[in-house]
Amino acid sequence: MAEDARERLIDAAGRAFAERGFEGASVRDICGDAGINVGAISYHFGDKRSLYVACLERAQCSETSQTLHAVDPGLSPEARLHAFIRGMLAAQGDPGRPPWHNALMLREMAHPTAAAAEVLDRYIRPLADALRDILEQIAPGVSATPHAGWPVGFSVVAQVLFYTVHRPVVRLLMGEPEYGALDVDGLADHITRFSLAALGRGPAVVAPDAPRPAAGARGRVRA
Amino acid sequence: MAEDARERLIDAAGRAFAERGFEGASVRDICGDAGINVGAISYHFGDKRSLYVACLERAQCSETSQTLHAVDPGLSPEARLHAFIRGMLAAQGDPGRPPWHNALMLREMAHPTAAAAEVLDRYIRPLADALRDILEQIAPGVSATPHAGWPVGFSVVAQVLFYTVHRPVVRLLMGEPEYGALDVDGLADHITRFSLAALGRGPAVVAPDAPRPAAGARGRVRA
DNA sequence: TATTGAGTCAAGCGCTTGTTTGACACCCCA
DNA sequence: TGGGGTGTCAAACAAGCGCTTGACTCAATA
Repeated sequence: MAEDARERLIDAAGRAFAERGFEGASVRDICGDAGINVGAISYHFGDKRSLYVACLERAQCSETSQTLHAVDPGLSPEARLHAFIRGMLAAQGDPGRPPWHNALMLREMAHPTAAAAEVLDRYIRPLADALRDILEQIAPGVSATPHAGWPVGFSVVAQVLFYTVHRPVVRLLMGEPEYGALDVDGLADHITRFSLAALGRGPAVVAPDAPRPAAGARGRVRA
Repeated sequence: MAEDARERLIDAAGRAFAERGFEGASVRDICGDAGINVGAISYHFGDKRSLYVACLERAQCSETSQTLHAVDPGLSPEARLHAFIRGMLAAQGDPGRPPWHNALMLREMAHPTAAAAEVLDRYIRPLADALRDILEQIAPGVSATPHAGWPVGFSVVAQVLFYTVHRPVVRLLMGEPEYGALDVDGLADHITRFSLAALGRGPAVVAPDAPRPAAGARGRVRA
């Protein structure tokens, strides 16, 4: 029952922190949700912030491996990109893992606390390195594009993170029936196709049609 | 002095809400920052939440027009896409407007309160319509792609929003000297180029090189 | 059997929260 | 000159906050 209480505390706190933030979640709510007395937080973790750090560690522990293990080194670079994207998209919807893991990491990254730097090195950096590696294999020379190729990688992960961070907007914009038709596989396909086409290593997301009258600014877009 | 106090209250509250969220910002902090007694919130707005809504209205009022006015209808579709992207990117850095406007809207969209639906209709929807219009002109048929073409538009705005939502991660990942070299124009160029290439209406972000040995999964990426 | 330590609990600590109150200063108009 | 409305203020309110306390149960140990 001892370890069990600790686990239930982390789980309830993780859900609360991910949903309402550190300030918004009260220890009474958390303990009430876990069915445990408030004194347990002091006993097991010391204080509320230490409980928060414990949640963060729990989340990042299961998170990075989740995505990276989806990327089979034996696949082609294009297939590994697809697996990477699909892995990140699926991470939050995985029924085998609490959905707050992803949400808590995202919240920490968007509004960093003192624990952010360590989270980044242990959780984000390996993912970034893996993606940069994949992209360089798909399109050699991407690291030589401006800013060491970072913006290219950001353009890929941005598309993935958009659906987790701005999910409420997506739902409201698309409307319920259309939103409900979204699925992880379809989104992963779209993002992979969009990114490969941008890299010049795949077909465009829209079939080319009859050329329009030249507008003057093709390729050099600045107005 | 009356209107002045109200204005200072909205400005101080907007900054606080954008930075620390609704729960994280206390009325004492806000009033202290504004140099005004705490009773003023009750007097001018009724309660804290009404003050929050007032901040939201102030933000969205100046926000949508900011981006949309950057899009000159006389430009070519490609140039309008570039202007749209640059406008969104520049919105937060505009020295003529408080930087909390953008941050507050983003926070509301990522973690919606009761006011979210109205904000979306008045602020987000017009932007989404404008972008869909531009994309359809650049690549006719984009609305006919899966899910009414929404994912294509999302892939574009996702790249823009990434730099505002995950700015701390960008800084930590890239490192200080490289991060400091980022600028609005360079990012706008990159995102526009990336998106146009994905649409099949511009050159790839990486120059094509000698074809590699076929890996088997070109164009059909699912592993 | 007596003792120890882990774990849980209700109760309450001091403090901060959002909000209300009543007095005070000011300005406009009769 | 004398109200009445407007705006500001310090002070206090009840409620909720994070955290501590001391008594309690219970299994393991000697």
